[in-house]
Amino acid sequence: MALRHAVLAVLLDGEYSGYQLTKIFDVSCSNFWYAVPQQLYAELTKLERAGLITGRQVIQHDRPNKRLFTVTPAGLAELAAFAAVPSKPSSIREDLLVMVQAVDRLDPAPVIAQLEERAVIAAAKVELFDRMLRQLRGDLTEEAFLRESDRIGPYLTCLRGRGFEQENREWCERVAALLRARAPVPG
Amino acid sequence: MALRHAVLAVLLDGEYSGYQLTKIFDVSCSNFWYAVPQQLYAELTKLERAGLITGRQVIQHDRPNKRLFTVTPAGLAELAAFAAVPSKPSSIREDLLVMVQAVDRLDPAPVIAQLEERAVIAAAKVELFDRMLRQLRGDLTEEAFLRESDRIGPYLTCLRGRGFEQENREWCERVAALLRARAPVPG
DNA sequence: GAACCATACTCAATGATATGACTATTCCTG
DNA sequence: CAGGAATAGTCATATCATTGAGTATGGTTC
Repeated sequence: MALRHAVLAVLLDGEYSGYQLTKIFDVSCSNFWYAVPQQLYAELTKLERAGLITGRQVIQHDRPNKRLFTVTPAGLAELAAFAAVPSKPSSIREDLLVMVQAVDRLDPAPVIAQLEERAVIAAAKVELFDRMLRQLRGDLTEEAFLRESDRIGPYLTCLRGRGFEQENREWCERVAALLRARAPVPG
Repeated sequence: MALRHAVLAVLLDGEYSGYQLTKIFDVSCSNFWYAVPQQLYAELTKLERAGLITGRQVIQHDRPNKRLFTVTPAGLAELAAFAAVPSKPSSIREDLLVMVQAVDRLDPAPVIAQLEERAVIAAAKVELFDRMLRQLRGDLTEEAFLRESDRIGPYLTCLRGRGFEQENREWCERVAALLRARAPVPG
């Protein structure tokens, strides 16, 4: 029941179409939730039927028409209710960690390769988050922005995403180097 | 298809019953996967039918009988195949982050309360992981253990779990303090 | 000796998520 | 003008995960 609230939280920033949402859930929102387009469109339909968002048709001549959605007061109330009930912590759920858990009994080469590749991906995400953070705070310092802005939620979740990826990167690099040192692999 | 591999990876450490697995997935394994008992029992049944593990009945007189499972050569091959195909990175999926994303438009009090509670939980997990790490490496230093031991997989995943929770804790504390400073809440 | 907890495991139902294939339109490139 | 990318969205299905309730045994505690 939480994709619903993730969609509502993102729609607080303004009107978006389903297609735009898929883009947001691919990048900026990916620091706290991910969903494929089909899920998002389905969720938007449900949310509208429940009266938590409203859509309005926008006729476009240069490309297919679209529908833009906004959160209704009922939707905001739903979010408030969601925020009021204690949430359960979620843990990491990562295939790569399963492989590392078993690495002593397997050929380490493919695991090392994946760790190194993942470190690069994580580093790229850190940079992406850094760019997003800079853009969000404009020319204010982080401290000033967090004190004065009236829209810090996205910045804060972005900070968490950055921290996660940074930690991820460091761990991947360390483990890859370590496994490489233990069992030197050609190539 | 990854719970299957998580179970196989844990069973590499020795014979376990379904019940014991539920305990392991509650604590030590929770740094990279989580599952409820029903999932685990169902998965064990499937794995046995697929010939990837074998079970043997153990008659007990002081408590209900149990079945202990071990990974077969086919199971090890399945794990090797799993480790050979590139895995997709998974992102955070956390209700609490959804709330923070929306916090500018909500009453911050319950969100702050949850952040502070979560920081305490994360700190407790860090300590738990520290104890597990100490136990795994015995009286060796971390460096020596990682160089010499022939079973470092669980240690490495535990390190990742620790890093995640530490990062989580720092973020929760920082965000809670920040939100408190912005909108002083009584109580 | 009644209540409760730990061990050991199962069934059923629902909800969430992932995968793949599909329909349209328009713009840009070669 | 053919092909591909970007926009905008839909349908169907299969698997995964979560929730809740149950069964059964034996040990411990009040």
